[in-house]
Amino acid sequence: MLEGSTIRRPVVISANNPASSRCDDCGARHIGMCDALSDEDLGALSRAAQHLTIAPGKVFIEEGDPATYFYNVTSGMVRVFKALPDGRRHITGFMSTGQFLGLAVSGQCAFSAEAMDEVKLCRFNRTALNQVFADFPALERRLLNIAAHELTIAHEQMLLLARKNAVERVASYLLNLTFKLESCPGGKLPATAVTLKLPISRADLADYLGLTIETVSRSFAQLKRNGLIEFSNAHAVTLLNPQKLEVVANAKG
Amino acid sequence: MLEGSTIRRPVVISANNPASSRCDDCGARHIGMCDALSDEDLGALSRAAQHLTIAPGKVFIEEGDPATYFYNVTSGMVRVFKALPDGRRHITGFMSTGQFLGLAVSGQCAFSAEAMDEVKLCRFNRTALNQVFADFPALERRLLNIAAHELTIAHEQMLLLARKNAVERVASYLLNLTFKLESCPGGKLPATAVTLKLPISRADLADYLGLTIETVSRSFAQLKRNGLIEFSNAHAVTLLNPQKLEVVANAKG
DNA sequence: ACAAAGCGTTGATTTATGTCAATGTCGGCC
DNA sequence: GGCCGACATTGACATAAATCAACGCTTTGT
Repeated sequence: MLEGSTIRRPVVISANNPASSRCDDCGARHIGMCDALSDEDLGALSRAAQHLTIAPGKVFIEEGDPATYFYNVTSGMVRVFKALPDGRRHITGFMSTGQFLGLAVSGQCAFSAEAMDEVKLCRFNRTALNQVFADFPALERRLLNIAAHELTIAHEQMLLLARKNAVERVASYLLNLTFKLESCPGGKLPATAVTLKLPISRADLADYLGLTIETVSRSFAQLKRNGLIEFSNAHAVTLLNPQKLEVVANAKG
Repeated sequence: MLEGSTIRRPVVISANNPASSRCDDCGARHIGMCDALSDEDLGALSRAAQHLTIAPGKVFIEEGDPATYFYNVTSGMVRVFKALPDGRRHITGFMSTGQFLGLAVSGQCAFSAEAMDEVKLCRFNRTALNQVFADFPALERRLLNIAAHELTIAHEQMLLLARKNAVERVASYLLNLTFKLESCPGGKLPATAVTLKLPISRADLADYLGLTIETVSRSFAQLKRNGLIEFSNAHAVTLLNPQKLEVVANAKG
C-alpha cells in the first residue's frame, strides 16, 4: 500500500508526502468516493492509485487531452472550467476535499481543471479502474450515484444560467453555499441569520454564474440594500434572512 | 416476458400495444441502454419493466415527485425541463427513441418531462432495478457511461448558456443537430452543405437555448444574411457551410 | 373560399447587463 | 508604518437581448 509514488507528468511538483500516500488515512477517506469501500478493499484500490501534489494556479487537466485518469481531491480546491478560444470562460464547478473529478469524460477530457491553492490528488488510471470496478462493484454503484447527483446540480445550474437574473443568481449561490456548509436537514433553511465565508473571488464567482465581476458586485450591493445580507468584509457575508433570500433566489415572490 | 401490462398511473392512456410490450422487438432494442444486454438478459429485464403510452402534451414526470421509476423512451419525443414558479422555463434536453430518462434523480425528481407527441416508454421501478443491476453488471456500467456522457453535454450547454451570444447559441444548436444526425466520424464536419429538419418549434428552441422566440428568429435571420444557412420552410434548414458555421458557433474567428 | 388559430418573422422601444474608467479597501512586504 | 499590488466597489455609458406590437404565412375547419 505504501506506493503510488511514480511521478510521470510535469504537473506534479513534489513527491508524495508519506502521510498522504496511503488511502487509509487520506483526508477524503470518509467522504466522497472511497467511503463506499471497506478498509480491506481500500488497500486494493490504493494499489491502483497515485498520490500527487499540484502547485497553485497549475492547470493539471486540459480540455481535449486524452482522458487517461480519474482523480479524487484529497485536499485543496480545484476550479473546473471550459473556455472559448477568445478567452470567454465558464467555471462549471469547484471541487474540494473528497470530491471526484473526471466523470464528464469520454476519451477526451471535456473540461480543464486548475488548482486554486496547493491541491493534493489521488489519481487512478482509467483502465486500471475498470479492473477495480470488477473487484468492487460498490465503487461503481457509488460512482453512478455521484454522477446522478452531479447531473442534478448541472440541470439546476442550467436553469440558473438560462433564466435567472443577476440578483437571483447571486442569491442562489449564497443559498447553495449555505446548504453545502450546513447540509441543512431535510432541505430546511435556517430561520435565523447565518454567516458564511465566501471561498472564491468575485472573478471566479462571475465565471461560475455567467456574469461579470461588476454585475456580481452590484448584485451583492442590491441584496445589501434590500436588507437580505450584510458584509463584514468582502469574503464574509451574513445572510440576515435565509428564507427571504430563498424567495428571491427562486422567484417565489 | 409478455407482461408489464399493469397500468397504475393516470398518465397512461392506453394499454400496451402487443407489438411493443416485449423488449426483444422494442424500437430501442439496439440503441441506448438495452444494447448492453444479451437477448437472454433482456428477458429478465423485461420482467422488471412496464410498457406505457403517453398522450401528446402530457407531463408524465413532475419536478419534485418521488422518484419511483427509470424510463427508457421507445418511441416519440420528450421534453425535459425545469421551471420557476413565475413560469420561466428551461428545457434541459429532448429525449427520443432509445434514450434514457431518470438519471438526474435522488429521491425526488429533479426535472419534469412532457410528451411532445405520442410517446412510448419502458418503465422500471427503481428498487427493482437495483436487483437487475446485481444480476447484470453490464447494465450498470452502461448507465455510468451514459451518465458521464450526459454530464459532458450538460457542461457544454452550461458554457453555451453562460458565455455564448444568441447567434453562437443557435449556430451551436444547428451543429449539434448535424452531429447527432450524421454521427460525423471522428468529429469531422461535412465540408459540403447539409439539409436538416428542425425537430422542434421556435418556442422550444428558445427555452432550450435560454433565449426568447424573437431572438431565435433574429439569429436565424442573421445567419441567413451572412450566407451560412438557408430555409426552404421554417423547419427545413440547409447549412451552406458547416465548417464556417462551426467557426461562428465556437468563436474560432 | 373564407375565417380563425397557431406559429414565425420583423420592427420599435425598453432594460438588464456588459464595458470602460475611476476610486476604494485590504493585506503583504520592504 | 507606509507603499504597492491585487481585489472589490461604484459610476457613466454602450449594447445585446427582452419586451411589446404588428404583420405574414400555413393549416384547419366550416
